[in-house]
Amino acid sequence: MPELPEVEAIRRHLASTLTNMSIDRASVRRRDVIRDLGGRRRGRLHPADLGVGRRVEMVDRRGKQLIVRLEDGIGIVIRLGMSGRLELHPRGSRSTSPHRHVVWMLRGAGTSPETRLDFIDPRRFGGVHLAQSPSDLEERLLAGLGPEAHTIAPETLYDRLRRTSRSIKTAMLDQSVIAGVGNIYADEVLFAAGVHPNQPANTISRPQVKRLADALRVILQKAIEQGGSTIQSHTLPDGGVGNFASHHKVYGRGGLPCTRCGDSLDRVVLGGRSTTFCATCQGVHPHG
DNA sequence: CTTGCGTCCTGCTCGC
DNA sequence: TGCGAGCAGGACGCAA
Repeated sequence: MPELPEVEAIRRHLASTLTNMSIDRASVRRRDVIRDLGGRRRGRLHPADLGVGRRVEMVDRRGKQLIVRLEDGIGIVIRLGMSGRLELHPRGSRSTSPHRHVVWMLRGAGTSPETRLDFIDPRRFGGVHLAQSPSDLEERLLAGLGPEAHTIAPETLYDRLRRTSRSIKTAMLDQSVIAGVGNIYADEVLFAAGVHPNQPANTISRPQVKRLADALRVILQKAIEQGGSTIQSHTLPDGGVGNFASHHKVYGRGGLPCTRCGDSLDRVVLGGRSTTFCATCQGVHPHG
């Protein structure tokens, strides 16, 4: 569910709290959210797999994935899927969610109180992946991801879009092309760049690519600063909500007037995903 | 190899 | 008020 800005906002919260804390213990309430690095649901589980006994060195993000880096090159990768979220609570506080699948207890140096990290995911499209070594992490999980969407250079984006004849929207949602864009920001970026979502990626012109790369940088960065877009279940680990949804120009606005020209926004299904755009401002395949 | 479609899940909203 | 249909921020597996 969350896209790059939401995951980045979550990462910042987790990093400020969890860095240098040690994992005292962990428990798994639903085994099927634990995945191997290929994404398959995992059978057996050893406590060390969840980082028990190790210190958190940093919390990273790659695309939509969170990476809790522990001592000895071990990493826990968390994908939130459509409905996943992470919550931080003081030890002992009650949780009301029936979908709390993984729980970690962490403690800082000395006698500091324990903090609890909950992984909650009603639909269970998300999951917790376990990497036993840096090579596991890089070669099998993070490989195959394209460049970060908010910092990609126009020339790099151009080269990558040349490789596929799929629609530009489908290509932007493909994490191996660029990493971090989901359905909200794909529509927002295409609108800002004035590009029709159905235009084949390999026909996107250099001026269009420049506008797309600019829009990716500006929109994603702004959304990060606003704490992401809260549509339904996106919340930050402290319970706060993101404020970027009020800036959406097209997502969720099908049938409403375009903020730029006033014409009614179109809503279609493209690649199985709801797609909203302005046929006037994002005219058909303008190639430039 | 690439591409498009079905599937995995629960919860919420809307119309009857 | 209840009930079913439709929809949801993602990404994998599979068949053509």
